[in-house]
Amino acid sequence: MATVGESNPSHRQPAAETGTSAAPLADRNGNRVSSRPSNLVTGGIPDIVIRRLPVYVRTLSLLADRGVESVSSDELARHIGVTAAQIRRDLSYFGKFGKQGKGYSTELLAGTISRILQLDRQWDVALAGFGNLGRAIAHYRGFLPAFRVAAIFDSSSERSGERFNELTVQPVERITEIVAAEKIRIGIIAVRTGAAQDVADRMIAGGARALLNYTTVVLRVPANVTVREIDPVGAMQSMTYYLDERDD
Amino acid sequence: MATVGESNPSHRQPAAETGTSAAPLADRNGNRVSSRPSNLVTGGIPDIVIRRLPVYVRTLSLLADRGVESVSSDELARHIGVTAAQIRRDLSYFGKFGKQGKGYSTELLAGTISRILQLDRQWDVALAGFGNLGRAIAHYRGFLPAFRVAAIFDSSSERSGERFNELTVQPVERITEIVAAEKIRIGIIAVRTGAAQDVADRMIAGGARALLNYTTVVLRVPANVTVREIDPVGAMQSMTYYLDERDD
DNA sequence: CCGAAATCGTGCCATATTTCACAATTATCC
DNA sequence: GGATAATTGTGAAATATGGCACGATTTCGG
Repeated sequence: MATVGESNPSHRQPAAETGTSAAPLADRNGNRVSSRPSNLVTGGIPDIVIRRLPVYVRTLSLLADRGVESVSSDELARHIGVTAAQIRRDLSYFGKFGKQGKGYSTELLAGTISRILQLDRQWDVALAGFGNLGRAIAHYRGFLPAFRVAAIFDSSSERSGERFNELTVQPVERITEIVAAEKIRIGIIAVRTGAAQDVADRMIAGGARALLNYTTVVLRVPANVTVREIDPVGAMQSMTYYLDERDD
Repeated sequence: MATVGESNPSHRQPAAETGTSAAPLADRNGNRVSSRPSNLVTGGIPDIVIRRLPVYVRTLSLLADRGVESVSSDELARHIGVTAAQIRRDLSYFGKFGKQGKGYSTELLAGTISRILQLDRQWDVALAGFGNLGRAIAHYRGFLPAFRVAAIFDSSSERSGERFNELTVQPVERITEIVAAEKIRIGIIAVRTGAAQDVADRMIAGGARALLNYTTVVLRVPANVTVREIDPVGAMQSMTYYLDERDD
């Protein structure tokens, strides 16, 4: 569980190396922390826009499943809880998908954004940590079908060796090797805080470039690695600020 | 598990009713969505600053426990992964806590921010949903000691009646009643998406003013209720955008 | 007790993000 | 078929957020 923050969506841009800026400082930053020029430097699309896309896909798919064929930015905005202008602006970063006087085709747009996010394929994921949280994540169906746990690691010698579906829990020492061998690009970190950085380093060494961090550790990662934080406790702790004695 | 978003940190201001603005529109927005003028309208402190405070507390407490008595904004910044200027600015919203030439007292500042966040007391929390996720949350120790699950609800008749510690899982129909009776201000929503809005409404009717939402539903809540989203799937889905064919 | 070094708090500027508002285009209805 | 209504995409303006840079203080080492 947790709040999400981000980190390093600074890179991207397989080609088009916009600026000549070497971005020497940017070590690991992270949204939960700073907020490096994810767009200017990158010349790319603001990360905040990217983070909204999954919600668009979800909502559009839902509407499509309900049989709604097209939707205006205004109606979509009401569903999602944002302004119509924001939706139009966000989409405009990627092209023109709407039809004046009509709106957007739910199915078409959902598919297009899915492709933009590269959700039109399945991603293998490495899960580190097979305690309560790790197990819960492994069993969780919500990541499917785009994400599939392809390898599980745990430092405890009792747990490594344990089976989960067709997988055997492996010792953390094998992370780099296995992540590399299976060409895994995504890691989920659900270990105790003390082991988080080590596990992250091993995953990155093996080729992982996206990490979902369930720990409260501020991970230090190179600029080409994206990190998102899941921090329910922090989310909770920040909400109490707004609670006053009695109601209003 | 999930990414965190926010919603409605627009209110606040027990006293000091800054503007006369009635903020008539602001219905439920939410950061995952829009980002209403959480500071101007409220005259208060930017929500983004509030969301960073838990990280400050965590880090300062850690340092204090290690025996570090004082820390400069620069050093703290390195630990957290933000700029020193941001830390100084964030803190300046609440007062002057540093000592020139020296820095901040770790223990003192940790305590001060804790009090600002109202973490110097225990909050009762209502948990809705006692499936896999709900159970994991109930067992999770990370929320302690500031938060304590004081009531658990589930719509399934098999599950309601079940015991957890000294609690009995109650049917969702009793949410409003029990939340009100126990003066619970915080709710955790871990039910299936179809039941989320109903559960939220019941909690709010009972007096809850802060909701941690583990579902992907965009909750509609009045302006005096804060919502934070936990959305690991969305976080994951947005990271794949940055993954390119081969490495860089 | 003094000068150099450290460090805060903050005015002011730079960037980023959101929103307005409107021309352009398409749909709809009679 | 033409007038009216709906709706997009986007320039420009408004807000919000972040960070530089420096005066003011305080510490520190003789």
